[in-house]
Amino acid sequence: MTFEPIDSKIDIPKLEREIQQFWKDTNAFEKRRKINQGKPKWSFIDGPITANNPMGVHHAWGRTYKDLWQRFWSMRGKELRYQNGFDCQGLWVEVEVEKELGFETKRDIEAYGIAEFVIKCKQRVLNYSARQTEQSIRLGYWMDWNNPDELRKLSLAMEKPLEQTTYIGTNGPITGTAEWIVSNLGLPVTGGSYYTFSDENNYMIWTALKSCHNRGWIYKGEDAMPWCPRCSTGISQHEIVTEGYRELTHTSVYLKLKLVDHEGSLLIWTTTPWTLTSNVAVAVHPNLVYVKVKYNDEIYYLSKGTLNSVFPQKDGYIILSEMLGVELENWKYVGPYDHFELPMKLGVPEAHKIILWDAVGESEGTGLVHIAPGCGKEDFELGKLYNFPKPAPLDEYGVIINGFDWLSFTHVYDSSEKIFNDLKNRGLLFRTQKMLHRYPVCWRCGSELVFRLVNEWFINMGEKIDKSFEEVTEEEKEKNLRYQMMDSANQVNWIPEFGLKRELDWLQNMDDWMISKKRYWGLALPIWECQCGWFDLIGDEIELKQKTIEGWDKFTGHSPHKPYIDNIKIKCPKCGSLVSRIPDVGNPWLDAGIVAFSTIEYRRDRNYWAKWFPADFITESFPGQFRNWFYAMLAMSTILERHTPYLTCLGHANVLAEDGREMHKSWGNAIWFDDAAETMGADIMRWIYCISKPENDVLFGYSKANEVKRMFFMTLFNIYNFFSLYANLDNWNVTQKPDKINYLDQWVLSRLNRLIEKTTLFYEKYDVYSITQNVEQFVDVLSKWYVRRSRRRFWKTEADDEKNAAYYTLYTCLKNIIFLLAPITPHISEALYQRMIRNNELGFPESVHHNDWPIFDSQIINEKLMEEMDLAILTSSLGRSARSKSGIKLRQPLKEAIVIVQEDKIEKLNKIADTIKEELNVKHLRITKERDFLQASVAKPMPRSLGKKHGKQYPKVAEAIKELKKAEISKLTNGNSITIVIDKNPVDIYPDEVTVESIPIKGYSVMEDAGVIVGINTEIDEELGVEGLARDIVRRIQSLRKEANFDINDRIEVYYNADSELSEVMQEESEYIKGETLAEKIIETVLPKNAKTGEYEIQGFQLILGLVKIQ
RNA sequence: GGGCCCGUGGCCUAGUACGGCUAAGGCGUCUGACUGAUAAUCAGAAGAUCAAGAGUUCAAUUCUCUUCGGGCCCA
Repeated sequence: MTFEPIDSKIDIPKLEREIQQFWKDTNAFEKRRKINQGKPKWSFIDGPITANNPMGVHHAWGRTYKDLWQRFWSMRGKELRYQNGFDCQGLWVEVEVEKELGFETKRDIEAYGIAEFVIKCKQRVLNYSARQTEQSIRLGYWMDWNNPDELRKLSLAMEKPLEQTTYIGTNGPITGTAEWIVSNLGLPVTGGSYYTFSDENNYMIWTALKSCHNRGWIYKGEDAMPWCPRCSTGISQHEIVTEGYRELTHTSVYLKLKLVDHEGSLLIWTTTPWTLTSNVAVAVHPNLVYVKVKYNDEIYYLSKGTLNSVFPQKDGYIILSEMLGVELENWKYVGPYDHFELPMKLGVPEAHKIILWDAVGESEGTGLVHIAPGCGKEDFELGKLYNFPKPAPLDEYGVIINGFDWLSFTHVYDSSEKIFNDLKNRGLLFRTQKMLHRYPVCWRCGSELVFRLVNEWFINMGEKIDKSFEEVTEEEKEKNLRYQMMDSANQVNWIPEFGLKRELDWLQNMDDWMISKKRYWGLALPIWECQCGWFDLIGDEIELKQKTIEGWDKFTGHSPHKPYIDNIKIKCPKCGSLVSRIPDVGNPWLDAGIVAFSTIEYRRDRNYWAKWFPADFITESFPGQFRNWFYAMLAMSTILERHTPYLTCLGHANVLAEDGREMHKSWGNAIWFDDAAETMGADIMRWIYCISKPENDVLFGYSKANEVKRMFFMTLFNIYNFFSLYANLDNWNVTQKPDKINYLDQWVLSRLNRLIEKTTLFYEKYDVYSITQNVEQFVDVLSKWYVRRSRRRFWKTEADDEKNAAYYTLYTCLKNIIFLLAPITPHISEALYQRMIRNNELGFPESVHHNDWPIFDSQIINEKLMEEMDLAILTSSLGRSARSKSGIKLRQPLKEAIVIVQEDKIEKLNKIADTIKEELNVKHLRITKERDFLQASVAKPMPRSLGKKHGKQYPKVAEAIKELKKAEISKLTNGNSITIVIDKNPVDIYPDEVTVESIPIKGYSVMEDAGVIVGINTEIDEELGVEGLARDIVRRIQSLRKEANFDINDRIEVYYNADSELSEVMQEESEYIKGETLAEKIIETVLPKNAKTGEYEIQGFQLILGLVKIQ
């Protein structure tokens, strides 16, 4: 039996690759699954990762969490599903495929063919899911992974989607058309990751939407929406808010609108000149002050507060009069483009007037706000209120439509200059001004968004009721999804806690959920809309087939995606016409939101579903997810079951570079996942994430990795290597159980069991930060106290029970640390497990991950013992400080240390006196409560008790206590109360109301902390001097042994020449020196030729040494 | 404009739910020690008016308010 050491220059990535090979060779994952089959479940549902690019280091954070809790619960004996998810549909994939194919607009896609384009999207998803699978495996993430090569083969097979092919899934081979296999990935039959493009996922969404429709929650709405002219699609509220803004410079324009019944012009301002084509009204704030000014012989109206920004030169104008906004109401004016055909047709010129609006401000513009109901959200709302016409000038590509004269067929991006010139020519231009502002852009392609009047489909979220959540009645909730979702949100254990507030805040405020998108690759919204206005939703493939009256032959054999699904026609029950599906696809968050149903057989096997629903745990990066995945999951589940789909939701923050900035390729601070894994190692990466609090951003990088490696892992490896070095030397094995263990062993085992207890609890509470904190602390104290204090026991030549106890104890500690770490650092734990446990102890399974979770033994936890040892550690540390302060090195033995403590600690210290003596290298230890040995005493008040008791008098009481004399202090330290006089009133002071501190006396070096005082007698007499020299000599011999590369148990002969003082020491202390250095003889003579020699100076004396190994 | 989170030595973080003695740890810097775990270990020092101001209190890093700064979310 051997305990194979770990190379101190360890290459962690290499070690991890070896471990992964080992897992693969031994089917370690499959075996773990099998062990837990049929046991109680622990349900995890994976938030799908977008399979559109390689994964980054930021994904590794969440995936570390996902893996570690699955591993933990698995070791706790729970059955798990281990299903990863890929998010497949939506604009993000389309945009990348468009880039691949060099497309500019939607027209290119139409020309290329939608069927072919959709295949390209599926292929891209398959390829990147293969790539991400490989990367996840490299992270050590145990899931029911598809074979990446099979996924790539399937992607290739999609070149001919209707040909038969065979795919090897995780449950064995499947044969069918490529299209069919792809549509059924992730089902129980095929196994492996779920794909949101699967038929099951799509039809499940149909079912959920149908359920909404049955309650009347689906409607078509007209609204002015942010629109991307490049992608030719609306951008929903969910998408625009964070990612969607950029600082951009635009030319804004001030222009004049001639008044009809009054002299002069209104001065208005806009940053989007194209909207002037559709101006209908001008809004003013009723309570703002407006002015009529004369400037360059013209009359203008604007608000008083904007004068300085409109006239930056601050003069040249004369204020003729002032008025409130409300006085301007209903004034008529002439619009800038009333002569264009379309506005004229819609009756825009007749509609122009000034309206009142509370939202008008003066921070920019003129205080007169140009309103175009077809070109802005608030404008649209106002338009509805006043029943204005709503000209909408843009088509889906952002081109100005027919009916706008010379502006027609101009792209919105090219329209500004033309409009400025025209306004100038017609004398309407006041001036233009460049300005920098936050402007919404498309979160996918970066194009500037415009507002378009469009028809989109929505889920009605329910009225925002004007009362607190608690006051909303059950009847009100019944027809209100918003409040039902709040109920669901309240069922969740949110970590961090503020997650609930965030989610409720979003639910409180969000508008109806826009679910349609005018694109190609995505969920086919199951809405069939007749020209007569009737529409219906189809709930699944069975209903689809039932209602189809035309086009089934062209659809069958294909997934329910565009273009094939669009062949299906149904009959309108109202007018009898043939009805087509709306051309729109669905919002991708529907896809991810349904997985708590689609992936666990809601439609096929309700018992299976009930077993795994709701998920015990989900975790994702929280920025964005309160309005995205967390939200979409809650929405779908509330619609279908009126219950939360997850019980605990752990959110984590962002990964930043070490410089505290976001990682950006162009800033040179980005780290790619593959590089990180192969440079620092996956386990180091995982540890970095696990020592961070989830709610804080992580600063991720290589110097952090080095710190983590050195501070934690090297310490752990060093402890193990220390153990293996001696255990191998002694041929120690685990069957050699000691009859009894000593005080130090008992202490460390008590600490160990406390660690197991706490760690288990923190795992159960999903608090990984506290887990790593506690483990790090334990490893530290194990190294710095237990191993250091026990070293001599391992060095002993003869094997005895004392030594056995040390091996046994250290082995037990290491073994349990390995188990506790296994979920977090699966590779390193496995490496240690194989070297230490699997090789040497019978009855342990093949992999560390096949073990049960360790159970702590409360019998072994000994509070008193731990307190005693804490005291010893503290006392030793103070003693070393005191020595260090006096400048006497630790190697020099000293006569005495005095420890002063309160009476109750004396007994504890007596038990550990030997330890402290050794630590401090002193001959005697005096433990006492009498301060006079070291110090003069001073009493100090304890504010916690005295403050409450005496209130305002406290400062005076405190002052009096500080003045107390020795006799009174010793009364107190002996446990008696005293009486002092404050303002002529007697006040009783009790012993527990003061602490007594002290000032050192001469001849001692003193340190004090937490009620313990340690003093070191700094006097060195001759005898001590000799001992000190002897220890110096021993140290020189030891280092020379090392230089000579002698084995630690080689016996030697020592030859030397030295000054007489040292020579004396050599003789006097020869027994001690021999014992320490394994020397048989010590001889003062000429050094033999074969000796390893060294020259030293010790305290000013010369010493020449020569060592010879005895063969 | 509203909501949420945050501001602690040069840098990164803990502590703050329940106010109380000298504000804890790591990195970095400097000094010293140790030497049979050694490209390891230990000890010590310097370095923080706990963002600023006000309030409550005998007492505020901690509670309240205001301001400033950063982040997130929503208008």
